[in-house]
Amino acid sequence: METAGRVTRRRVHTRARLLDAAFAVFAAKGYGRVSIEEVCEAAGFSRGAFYSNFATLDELFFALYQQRADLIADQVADALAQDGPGLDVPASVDRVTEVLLLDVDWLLVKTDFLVHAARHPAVARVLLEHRARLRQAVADRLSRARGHTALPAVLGDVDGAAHAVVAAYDGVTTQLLLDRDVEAARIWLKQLLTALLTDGSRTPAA
Amino acid sequence: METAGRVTRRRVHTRARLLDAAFAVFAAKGYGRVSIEEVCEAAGFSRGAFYSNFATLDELFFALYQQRADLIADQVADALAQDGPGLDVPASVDRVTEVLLLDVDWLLVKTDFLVHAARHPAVARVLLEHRARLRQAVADRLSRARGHTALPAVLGDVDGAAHAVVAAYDGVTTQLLLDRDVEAARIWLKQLLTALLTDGSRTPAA
DNA sequence: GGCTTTCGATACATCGGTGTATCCGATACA
DNA sequence: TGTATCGGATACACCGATGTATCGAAAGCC
Repeated sequence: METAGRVTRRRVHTRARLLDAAFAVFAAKGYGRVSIEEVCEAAGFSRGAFYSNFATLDELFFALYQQRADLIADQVADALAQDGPGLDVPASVDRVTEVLLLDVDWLLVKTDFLVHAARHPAVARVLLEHRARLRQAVADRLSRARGHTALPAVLGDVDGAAHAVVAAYDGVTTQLLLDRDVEAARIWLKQLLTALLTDGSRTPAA
Repeated sequence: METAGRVTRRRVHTRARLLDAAFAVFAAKGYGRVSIEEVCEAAGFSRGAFYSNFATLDELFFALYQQRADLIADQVADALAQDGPGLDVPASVDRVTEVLLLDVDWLLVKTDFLVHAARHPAVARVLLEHRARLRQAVADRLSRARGHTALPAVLGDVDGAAHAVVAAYDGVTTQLLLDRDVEAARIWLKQLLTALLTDGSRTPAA
């Protein structure tokens, strides 16, 4: 049962509000330009509330990332699992693309977190695991599709293809952060993914 | 002639040293966790020197990025121009890959700059232009290779292919920032690029 | 409903960074 | 070499943020 303290309801609430406020503020100003006080103010709390729930801003940031990342991961898993065993990949691509490139604010925070992780090995490990899980989900989906749709190609095995999918996503994200054109990013990501996952010989529409 | 003040030599020196120090400090701690004072200390100067050369830390960061980015851009252009008109793309890929994934510190600073630009439209525009220039160089190189090597494929025109190349680079960079494995990244980038630029039907070695 | 525990607010001491104003030494030019 | 100008150092006043210690009030438990 852990150290199941006595009170909970209030605490849970304020923690949640702090996380939400942090998301907004981080998205707007960028982690690293945000003070504890700003987060508290945005959440409508005093700094006392913060220190009661978190030891440091890093800790809050980490919690925030985990919360949101898990949420997205679930959505992606849903999108991948949605159609039956081994139906068309393009449909999956579409659905996943919708989920992944939905919220620019999240991309901003996520990139902040990447930059943060890049300088903190312990954090990096966690992020790498998240990514590995996602990649695995993609790989599973791809292997289910084998034989039904055109196989990948030059990337080696299914795992390599999954790696490529993630890389494409990251690449498109980078551009999106700069031009803020979500629709263009979606189209472009779909195009990239089909290019990667489809045999070059059977070039589609265009 | 501009407002060609009177003194220059000393000034140029200190400016350069400030930029170098800033690079080191930014790479180590991340822009946003760095104070003006830290940069000055690392450069062996007082804050007076800083304010004499730059108005704000943003300004220095911008100058730093431009300096290094231009340098890299030149190197890439060289690598692309190196072999005669329209020889093998794989060789170019190799050379460019070596140049682009050389220095993790630079990738760290560059990503910091990306994150910074993502929240400052004016800066974003400049970064987008840099990227457009690079992309154009790639496109030129690709169009020179047309007919000699296997054409791209499903990506549309040469310009689309260039876009894909940049996206692949960005994607690989993201992973590299987390695992710090430069060699793996190089290999992986080459693989991705050949997958993108080579007709799927003529799968190479593997 | 009283009692206890916990949560969050308030107040305080402190620190580090900022920006500016001023001064002195260095440097270019005659 | 003298001198006017420039570049960087020093000193100062000023926040803004941090973390802690203390207090009052809300929430759970009986």
